[in-house]
Order: sequence, then structure tokens, then C-alpha cells
Amino acid sequence: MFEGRRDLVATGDEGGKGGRGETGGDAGDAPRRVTRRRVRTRARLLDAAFAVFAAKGFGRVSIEEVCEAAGFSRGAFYSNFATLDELFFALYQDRADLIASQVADALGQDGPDLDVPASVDRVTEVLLLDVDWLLVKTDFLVHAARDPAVARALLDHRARLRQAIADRLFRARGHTELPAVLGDADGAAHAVVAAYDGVTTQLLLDRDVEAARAWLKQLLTALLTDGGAAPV
Amino acid sequence: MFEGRRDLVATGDEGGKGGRGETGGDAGDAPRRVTRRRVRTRARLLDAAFAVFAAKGFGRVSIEEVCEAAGFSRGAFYSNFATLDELFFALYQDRADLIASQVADALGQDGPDLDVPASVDRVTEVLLLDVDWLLVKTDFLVHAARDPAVARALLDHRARLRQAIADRLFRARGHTELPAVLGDADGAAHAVVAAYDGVTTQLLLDRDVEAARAWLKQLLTALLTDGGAAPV
DNA sequence: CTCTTTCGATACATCGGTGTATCCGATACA
DNA sequence: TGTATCGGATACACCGATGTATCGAAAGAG
Repeated sequence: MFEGRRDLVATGDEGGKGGRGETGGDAGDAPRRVTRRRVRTRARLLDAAFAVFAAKGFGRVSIEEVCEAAGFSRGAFYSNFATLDELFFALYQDRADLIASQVADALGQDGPDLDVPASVDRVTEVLLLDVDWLLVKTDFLVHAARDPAVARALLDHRARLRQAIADRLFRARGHTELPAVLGDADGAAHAVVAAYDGVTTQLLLDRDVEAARAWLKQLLTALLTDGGAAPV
Repeated sequence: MFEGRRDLVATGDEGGKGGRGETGGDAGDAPRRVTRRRVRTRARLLDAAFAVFAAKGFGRVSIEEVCEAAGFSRGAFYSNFATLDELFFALYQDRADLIASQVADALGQDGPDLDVPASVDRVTEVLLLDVDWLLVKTDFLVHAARDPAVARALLDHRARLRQAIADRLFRARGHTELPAVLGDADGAAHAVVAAYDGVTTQLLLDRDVEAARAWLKQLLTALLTDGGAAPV
């Protein structure tokens, strides 16, 4: 059913065929002169792709469109990526790492004991910052749902995020008690992610970021505290 | 940014151009001989489309593929639908209505007072019955996120579902108390849907239906009861 | 500054999908 | 059963996108 991809691990340094066919790996024998222009065009391609994907959806975007948006010709693309899937994968990796670090920051800010409302506020702010990112991310989810290799990458990323949350919650045990319903800190982290995903879905449809933020805060508060704050 | 669609309200009775160009509406003047073969082919097209969409994703499917899977030629398609988007829309409508009625059934089964665990069990069973449907549904979400008209349809459908849940919860007020954190029955229904969406996301990635069911049950229990059941 | 390597542009062949026009077998109605 | 209408198949013209081969220009190494 699934045709196994194998073009996903590429780091983007291959592609050009100007003489040899290097894979850009470390085990190779040709050092491949450290490019410089290359990284810039690659970055511009990724940025342009993000914009175009957000606007039209991955499924409706052609390689040509991405190149045009980036101000390049298709030659540049094929010199940096083998397929549009590969670019998409690279794009996701970059942005996802960025978000992950932002979330980590938001979680690490207050001291040893957890200020639930404050943390929830900060994390919510980060997670629901950019609707375009949510659009692209969901596109990527749909993509990953049909390709085990991509799915694994996405699962890994989610696991890292969840782990950061779980760590934070665990670090605050004793100071702040969690509802027992969810099990340990890990279960609670799972619940947080699920709430995030659920709110995202609604947000994609009604495009009301403020409502989504408020709603996510409320949900998280409900999940992480026993009594919860008074309803709005 | 969004090119307004207007091919979405079609009921599928138009398309054939064998003489006049009927819209199949009720206000029309030509009665259009009540077809019979037509409904069958239309249904077969929809079924085939569902299978193909689930397997490859809407974005990677061509009209030809759908027709081939259904055992028809493209002529049949263009006689029933104008575009693949239109078919997708019809497909979603059909299946979504089906699910909605199933959920309504599951909710209506017990008496006036709500047996939360039993209801949660039944609803969970229905909602996470068919992974293929979740795949297609998410594809449709991505699709809707970029087309306000489609988004409205999806929002309507979600609203109906939510309403059914809210009604059920409201009907049980007094017998069973909800946590105050979520506000009224409507807020609780919102939370139920969010939990469903969140669990769906994870399920699409790890494909573990049983884990998803268990997890959804736990989440719903945590949300709908104050104490919740003991964790697994 | 020169030279070599690499990057991206251009041109080309090709293919798959689309939409339409036309035709014949099927189907409902008298 | 005859017949008018309908539904789906077939054939055709047409893009748009893809991938590759080739070439000029930019950029690093000396």
C-alpha cells in the first residue's frame, strides 16, 4: 500500500550533478567545497515554499510555483532538492525545531515551582502564534499519515515536545498537584498535546486566533488543575 | 487569496449535457426523468473515491484514478460531477451525516439520566471506528482550511455534532454534575470535540486504534467528571 | 588576478491529466 | 414493443508540470 520513500534523509547537499554525484555525507571522499550562496538560495526556497504551502496547501503546489515565489528557476530547485516531498520534509524539520525551542524557553522561565496560569499563558502564546504554521503543520500531518518514515519523524518531534512538558510538570510535583485522572506527568503532557491539537483543528476552520487562545488556556487549566479557574 | 468556489452546492444531478443544461433543482421547468442507473454509478464513484482518497490522500489523486477504481471511464465522472473538489464535498457530506446519526444513536441509548462511562464507551466506539474515515476527514479539514465555503460546511457539521452532545449533557443536568471549569453543557461539548480531534491527530500517526480509544475514554472521563475514574 | 569548481538559468523532450465533443447502448415511459 | 431521452464510453486537442542536458556566470582557492 505504501511505497516506501527513501529520499527523506537527504540533508539537501546533494542534487547538483556538476561532475560527480555526491551524497554530501561524511563518509564520502570528495569534500565538496563549503558553499555559501547555496545556503542562501536554499533558505529562500524554503521560505518561499512555506508561504506558498500556507496559501494554497501542499497538495496544490507545484515545484514551479515555489521557484517563482522564491525568484529562482527550476534549476535552482533541482540543484538543492530531489523532490517536493523532500523540500517539505526539510521545511518541517526547520520550523518544528524552532517552535520546540521556543516552547522550551516558555517552559523554563519561572522558578522551581510551577505557576500554572503563567506557564499556560506563555505556552499558549507560542503555540498559537502563527496560523500559517498551523496550516502547514496540518498539511504535513496529512502527508505523514500516509508515509511511515515521515510519520516517525513527526512522532519524534511530538515526543520531544511532550517530554519537555512532562519534565516541567514533573519538576513541579509536590509544589503543585496534578489531577490523578491523567496518571503521571507523562499522561498530563499527553493531554496537553491533545488539547493543543484539538484547538488547532477548530482554529483552522474559524480562523479566530484569540478565541482559540482563550479556549486553549481554559482547557489546559481544566486539565492541569483539580478545581480549575472560574469559567469566563 | 481565496478564489471563491461556486461549484459546491451542486447536488450532483447536473453535469450531463445531453440536450439542455439542467441544474437539477426543484425550481427548474424540465422534470429530468427520474434516473436510476445514475444514482448507482454516483454511489460507486463516491465509494471508489473514498478508498482512493484514504489510500493516497486527496492531493495525490486524479480524476482518472477514481474512475478506474470505480470501473468507469472519465465520461461517467464528468456526467456526475464538475470537479474533483465537488465530488470530495459530496463524499464528505454523505459520510459525515452517517457518522452524525450514529453518534446521535449512541447518545440516545440510555435513559434520562446520563451514565457517563457507558456513553463515553459507546461514543468512543463510533468516533474511532474507521481510520480511513479519519484520514479522509483530516484531508477534508486541510481542504476546508483554505476555502471559506467548505469551511462553513464543515463547521456546520461540527456544530450539529456538538449540539447533540450538549443536548445530551444538558438533559442530564441535576442527575450528573459537570465540572464547573468548562462552563455550561455547551462548553463541555466543545471540550469533548476538542479531545476527539486531539486524539485523532495522534491516531493518524501511530495507527494504534485501541490505544486511541483507551486514551480518548480517559480524556473524556477526566473532562466530564470531577473526580474521574482511577487511571489505568 | 587567474583558474577551477559549483551553482543556477535555459532549452528541450515527454508525459499524465484535463475537459469537451461525439457516439452508441441502456433505460424509462407510452 | 417501440421510441425518445439519457448515461457513460471513446477519441481528440491541449496544457502544465516534470526531469534532464547543457551552458554561462559567480565564487572560492591559490
